[in-house]
Parts: sequence; structure tokens; C-alpha cells
Amino acid sequence: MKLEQSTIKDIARELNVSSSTVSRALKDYPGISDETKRKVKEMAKKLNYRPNAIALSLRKSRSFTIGVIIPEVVHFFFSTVISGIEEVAFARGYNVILTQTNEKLAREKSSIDTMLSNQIDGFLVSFSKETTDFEHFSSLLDKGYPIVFFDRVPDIPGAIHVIVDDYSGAYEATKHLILQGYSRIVHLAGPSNLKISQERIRGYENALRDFGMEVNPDYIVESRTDGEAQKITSHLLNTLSPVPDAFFGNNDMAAVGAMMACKAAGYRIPDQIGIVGFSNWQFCSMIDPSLSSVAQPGFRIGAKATDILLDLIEQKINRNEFENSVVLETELLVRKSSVRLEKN
Amino acid sequence: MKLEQSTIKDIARELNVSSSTVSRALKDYPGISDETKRKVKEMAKKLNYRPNAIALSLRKSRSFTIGVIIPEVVHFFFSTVISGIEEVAFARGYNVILTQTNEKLAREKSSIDTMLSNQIDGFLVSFSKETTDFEHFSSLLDKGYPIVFFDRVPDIPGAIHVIVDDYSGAYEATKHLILQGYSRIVHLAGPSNLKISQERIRGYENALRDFGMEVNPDYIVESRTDGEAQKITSHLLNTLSPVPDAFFGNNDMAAVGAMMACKAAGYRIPDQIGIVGFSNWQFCSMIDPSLSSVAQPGFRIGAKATDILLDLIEQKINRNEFENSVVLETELLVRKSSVRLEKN
DNA sequence: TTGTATGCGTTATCAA
DNA sequence: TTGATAACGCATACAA
Repeated sequence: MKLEQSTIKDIARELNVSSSTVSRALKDYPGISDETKRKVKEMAKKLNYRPNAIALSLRKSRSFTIGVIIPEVVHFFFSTVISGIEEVAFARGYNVILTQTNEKLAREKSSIDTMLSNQIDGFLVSFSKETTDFEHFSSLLDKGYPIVFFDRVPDIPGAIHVIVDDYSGAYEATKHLILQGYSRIVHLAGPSNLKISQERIRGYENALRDFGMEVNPDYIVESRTDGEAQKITSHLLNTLSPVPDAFFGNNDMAAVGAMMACKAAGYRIPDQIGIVGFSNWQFCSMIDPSLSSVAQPGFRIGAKATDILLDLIEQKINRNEFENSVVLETELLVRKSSVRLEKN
Repeated sequence: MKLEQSTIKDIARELNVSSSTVSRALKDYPGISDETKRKVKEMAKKLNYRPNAIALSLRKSRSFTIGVIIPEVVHFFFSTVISGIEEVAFARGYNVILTQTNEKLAREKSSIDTMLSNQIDGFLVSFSKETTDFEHFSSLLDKGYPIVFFDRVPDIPGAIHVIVDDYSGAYEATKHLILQGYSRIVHLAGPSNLKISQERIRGYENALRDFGMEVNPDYIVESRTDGEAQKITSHLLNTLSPVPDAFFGNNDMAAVGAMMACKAAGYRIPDQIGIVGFSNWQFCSMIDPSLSSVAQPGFRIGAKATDILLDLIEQKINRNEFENSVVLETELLVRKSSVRLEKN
């Protein structure tokens, strides 16, 4: 089962010219007669010639491939980011190699290894929850590899980030709840080693303070996995006194978990308890009551990060003279889960 | 910004041996002294040597990369399939190049082109909604390219498929609705050029017949886009007489659309109208009432398809002697949207 | 046990 | 206007 792709040599042999002539004719080099160009192109078509990208890569020491490292494809947010990445990469003539870490550091490292072996031209990275040490990234940066981080970004000097404004997203969400008259607002927080979690907590806290409310540490609870939020919420409803009257989730799964727990405990939403999520997953408008959420522009994050990466690769911009953080705005989408008819 | 990767030559120069010796030592060839092996490996580590996969590809005419062509990453089902693909490919030492067609035929073809240029070892394909002619695939098959189709599969002789049992999935869903006492069951069908849609329609129809009910063509309505189902359902509720008392969606988005339309029209679910979806998206258990759905094993589909493809590539199996269809079972997950308390 | 030469497909350099 | 040659990094047939 030899998959015979025809090569420049085949064309050359058919036409009794040298392979360099063929190569030049195919690329419309000056100094090749029109007659030859015509013949070569005709034969190329006839033989169904396709340039061998592998050979080209070897020759040019460039693979025209970028590597994407993300935690999990099945997260709606990441899949929209991938769409953005794919779109731009495709348009600019690059391939995308994808690996997911499943939130494992070991996997993250080995992915980098295989990608390096494959001579990829640059990395697009959102690191795993397990990653707390960034040595494997900073050493790459030191060697000059182009890397753009998105969403989950490390604290390395000189690293380029594309992120959303988590702080203001959380601030707006919390402010909205306050303005709706909720006053005992719980924040179901994300893993504290992620900067995005920290920023969301900060936005939550500052909104409270700006409206003259106290930050109660008992009201900030870390909810690591998807299923956990529900249990945590049930527990809080039973133990906290006074009972919380709002939940702001670090992500939509957490918010939905809280919503289910509240419903199960007999609370009416949004009358008695208000809920806001983060990410604006597809299902937000499909649940009952529909879930208010902070929309993150996943597609745009992917597209922007890729544009920057390719600019770096093609040396259209230089890492040192580049502003190292691009911040995209979030948008609070207010739905039913957080809009009170009668306020307290 | 030269990214100096060290090569076999570098190791050879350092140690004053030939590069072939280094090559052999690194792969533990017999006939190389242990002493040399030791030295070479030591130096390789010291120079942080990493084999150049591109050079290897050129040499072996094998890229150890497979190409995946899917409609859209953001569909939950496809993203679980990707996970399965990724998992197996990674474990067996292959890279995954991904492109989405966004349901466009032109994109599908150009993706194939770039992948061929990149000398990928095989294809994993679920084709676009626009694809009705399969010439671009069958010509590849004729040339001996390994291809495994999944989910959306073409009717080409000899093509290998990994699919779920759409027929029995739809049959079970419909049967379930019937047994719950629903009798005017609408099927929100998928694009009729897709075999999966046809199979689901067939399952729906046969279940009706097996229970002595008539198939009413007005009750089978094609719902192409996600938003459409809601409008269609509203329309049907207003125009069909007698009014339908159940909706079986070709996918979960359609089912949710139907659910929202029913609620908006004042119907109680599941009392008055029962609803079942297809795919078991994450949100099924999060909406209210929770949505019964036919679960498709996306991860297993991806994993299985990849295993077969790699077996083909590595010639562990031969296309001709291979059963050309692997069918994975679906599972009906009964939730609240279709379980009547009092039956008619 | 090790080295030399060749080729995978392409293009840049130099020569004609 | 075209051709010969070398090189990208690696593996292997053949020679020593």
C-alpha cells in the first residue's frame, strides 16, 4: 500500500528538465520562460502534484504548525476558543496540533515534548489545574520559543497573555446582585492557584466593599469539581445563619449546581435566592429559570491569541516591544435567575 | 531568533564518532559497544537532544499524524469524540491535526488538501451537512488512504464506519414515549441527507408501527438549525389538530427548543406533553424538568475509530478483510421530561 | 564495532 | 533561461 504522491522529480522527468526548473516554474520565479512555466504547471496538474509539506518543513526549519495545549476540549468555553484558533490558523495557512492535558501536569509536559519533536512553530497554552510551577514554560520562553497564553496564564515575566477581564466580570455580576437587593451573596470560587479565580474573587470582594457591605470569608467557598457545587450549596443553606440569599458561581456548572440545590431545598429562584454564573454556556438560556451569566468571548480569545502568536512567529512583532497582556471585555447577560420582581 | 535544536550531528561531533553510530546507539542497536551507547546517551541528555520528527517523517514517508475532520468542535458530542481520539492517538504515539468544516463542503475539501500536503497517515472523518457527493472521499479510498468514518458516514463501498445504533436509539425512545401513554408523537428530524437522520426516523416509525400506531407524515418535521425547533414546535402546537402530546428530538437542542415552546404555550411537561432528546448533552440533567435523552458514547466512538484507523495504518488489519461497520450501543436515559405520573 | 554514502522532497547557491 | 549540487536531520545498505 504505497501511497504514491507525485513529486517535483516526477514532473521533471516527464518534461526532461531539471527539478530546480520545475520548482521555480511552480512558484513563478522570474527568469523562467512562460513556455516552461505553462508546461510545468500543466504536468503538475496532470500528475496531481501536491507539495510535500514535510520536506518543506525540513528545508525551512518551519513546520507551519502551531501546538495548542488546553485542559479539556469538552468544556464549552475551550471548544469555542479552539474554534477561534482554528479559524485564524487556517486562514493564515497554519495547521493546528491539539492536545488536552485533562488537567494533568505530567500530560502537559509530555505534550510539550512531542510538540517540540514535531518542530512546531509556536505554542498556545492554557495550563492545567495541577500546574503551579512554570519552569517548563519559562525555559521555553528563554530559548525564544513563541508562546501565547490564554485564559489561564502564568506569572512569568515577559509572557504574553490573552485574557478576559475576570475582575470586572465578577465585579459587575456581584454589583448586579446587590442592586437587585440580595445582600448575603456567596461566591463559589475556583481553584485558588489560578489567577482567573483570584481575579474573580477580587471583583466579588470589591463590589461588596464599594457598596458598603462586608466581606465574610465564610461566604467564599472553593468548589473544585462540577458536582461539588451542589453539595456545598446544600451544606451552606443548612449551616450558614443567616441563610445566604444569592450565589455567584465561578462558572456556570457551579451556578447550576447551586440552583438545583436551592430548588431541592424548597427555595424559589429568583424571589428568595438569586444566582449568577460565569462563562455563558449554551445551556444558560435553556434552564429554568434561565441563568444570568458573565459571557466570555471564547472565539475572540482564540482568534486574538492566534493572531498574536502568528505575528510573533512571522516576526511581525517582537516579544519585547509588545504589550504583554491583551484583555477582552466580558458581558453580563442578565436573565431570570437574578432578577427580582419585588425587592426587599 | 534561531531555535537551535541539537541534532545527531552535534552529538557525533562532540564525541568524535560518526552520526550513524550515534543514531544506532540511541536506538540500542545490537553491535554497538555498551561504552559507546553510554557516552552517546549521556551526551544526548547533556545537549538536550530531541529527535526531529519532521526529518523522521521525510525519511520514513510516515508522519505519525492523523487528520480529524469534523463539523464543529463546539458540539458536545463531537468534543467528546475528540477526547476519545486524542486519548488513543496519544497513547499510540500519534499526533492529531484537527480541522472543523463548519458544515461547509468547500472547507471539507480544502482541509483534505492541506492534510494530504502534510503527509498525514490517515483520516478520521465525520462529514458536513452540505456533503452529498462523496467523490472526494472515494478517490482517496481508491488510492489506498486509510480512512475511518464516524457518526456521519457515507454510502461508499468498502468504507469503514464507527457509528452508534441510531435506529435502536430512536426506537427505544419512541417506544418509551408510547409506553408512557403518549400517542401523538412528533419527531423533530435532522437533515435528510444524513444517514443518522434517516435511521432515527426509521426507528421512530417502526416503533409506532410495532405498537399499532400510524405514521403520520405531518408529524415528521425537519429541523435544521438549533433555533428552529422552538419556532417549529410553536407552529405545530397551533396548527396540528389534534395537538401533539410528545416530541422526540433528533438532538437535545431540538428537544430543549420544543420544551421551551411547550412551556411558553402553557403546557405542563411531562403531564401534558412528553419530550425526549438525543445525545445526552451535559445540560440534560440540569434543565427543568430534566430531559430524557438517548446517550451516545462519544468518547468510545472516538477511541474505537482511532484504534481501527491506526490498525489500518500499521497494517495490523486489512481493509478488505475487515467488517466495515462497528456499531456501538446507545442508552436511553429516562428523566423527568417523559415520565407521566398519571397515564391517560 | 564503527564509518561512508545515499536518499527522503524541496529549494538556495553557484555556475553555465 | 536553465542545470548541477548541496543541505535540512535522520536511517540504513554496504564497506571496513
